[in-house]
Amino acid sequence: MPRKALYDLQAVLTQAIDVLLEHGYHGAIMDEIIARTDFNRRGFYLEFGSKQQFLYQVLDHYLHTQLDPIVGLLEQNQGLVSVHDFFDAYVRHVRGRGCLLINMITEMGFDDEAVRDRGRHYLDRLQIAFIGCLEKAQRHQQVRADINLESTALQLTSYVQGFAVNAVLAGDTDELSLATRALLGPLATE
Amino acid sequence: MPRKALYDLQAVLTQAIDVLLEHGYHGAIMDEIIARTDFNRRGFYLEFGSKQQFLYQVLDHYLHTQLDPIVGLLEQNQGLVSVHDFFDAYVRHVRGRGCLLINMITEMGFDDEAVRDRGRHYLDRLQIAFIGCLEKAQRHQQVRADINLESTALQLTSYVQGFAVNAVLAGDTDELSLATRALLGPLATE
DNA sequence: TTTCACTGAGAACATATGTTCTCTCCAAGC
DNA sequence: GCTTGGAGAGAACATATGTTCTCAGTGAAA
Repeated sequence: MPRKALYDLQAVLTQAIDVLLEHGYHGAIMDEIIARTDFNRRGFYLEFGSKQQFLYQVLDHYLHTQLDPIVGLLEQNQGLVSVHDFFDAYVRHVRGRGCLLINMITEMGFDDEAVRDRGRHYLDRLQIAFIGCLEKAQRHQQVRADINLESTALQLTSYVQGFAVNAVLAGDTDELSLATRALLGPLATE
Repeated sequence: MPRKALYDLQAVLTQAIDVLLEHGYHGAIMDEIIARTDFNRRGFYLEFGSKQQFLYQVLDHYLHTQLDPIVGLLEQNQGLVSVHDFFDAYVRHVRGRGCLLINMITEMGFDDEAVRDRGRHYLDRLQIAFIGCLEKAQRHQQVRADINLESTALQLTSYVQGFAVNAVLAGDTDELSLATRALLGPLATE
């Protein structure tokens, strides 16, 4: 029997996230991807077939292991508390590195439908989760009754993307945490 | 005497914006840049020296001709009216194509200090302009007295970046206009 | 211990791509 | 009209980069 592969696919995908975050898709060259993952060229093409397919798998791995748990906080659907929890976790996550999904959307959204689809799906999910939390918060008089739920949710969704961009430029994210409070404050009941 | 150059530098830079918006920096190859601008290879390297220097000039041209006029609306400093004017113009601007500066920041912000600097400068300018408008609005009782100006301004700044990302995914931007109203509504005095 | 299917490392390859060079042609001055 | 310095188009070049191939080495099974 042959020896079995030494690399751990999950670990490789996780390591690749950093390379793609730093240099983008086209800027991340195979040599660096190979060098910075517990991987080798042969295994790479046996496993993924191409750099593009590799991207999709990294992206899905990223969504599943890193974004899902954070969005999951929002889907706890505990009203304003969930919204706060979500933003806290998200700010911590994008701190100093941004969001891989957002980066891929802005870099290749025009050319790559698969990336665009994942982006739309993610934004839809955020939007729906925000609406759920805001509904519950409104029922419990945590937020003003006169706000439009859908618009406010879309606003929060935009805000999340803005964080991802700012995080690339801002070393620390303390000010982003402050901004979160400013965002949610005016929504609250007096 | 030789004949003089036929190309119009300003026009070339403007045409290049679209190419870079569509494919990003690394994704935009010289062949397409040459083909889609009133330009030729020789003139290109005589004028810019390299693709990277070219990017900086396109970026500055973009900032000067497209973003400046929009941020200028905010710097009119007419309180909430200016904020509304700004968002209207910005939403129209990013509609279906996004923002070149934001795209460059997310694609190469980690590697390119010059891009990062331009991004920071732009965000600072937005932040200051928002603060100015909010101050004035507060003095005129257009917005609640209990909001923190800096945090709210930072929140609006983040929101702007979020627009740029959403615009890549969302074909139409009507819903973004709606969200803006929802954003500014809760800030207003009762 | 021997076998051998498969791994890992990197050489090799083909193509893509940023950059430079060549050559023809034009238009302003004589 | 002739000259000529620079423009325009694209061939040519060198390198970068995604992909494939080769081959020695390894570890489980017999």
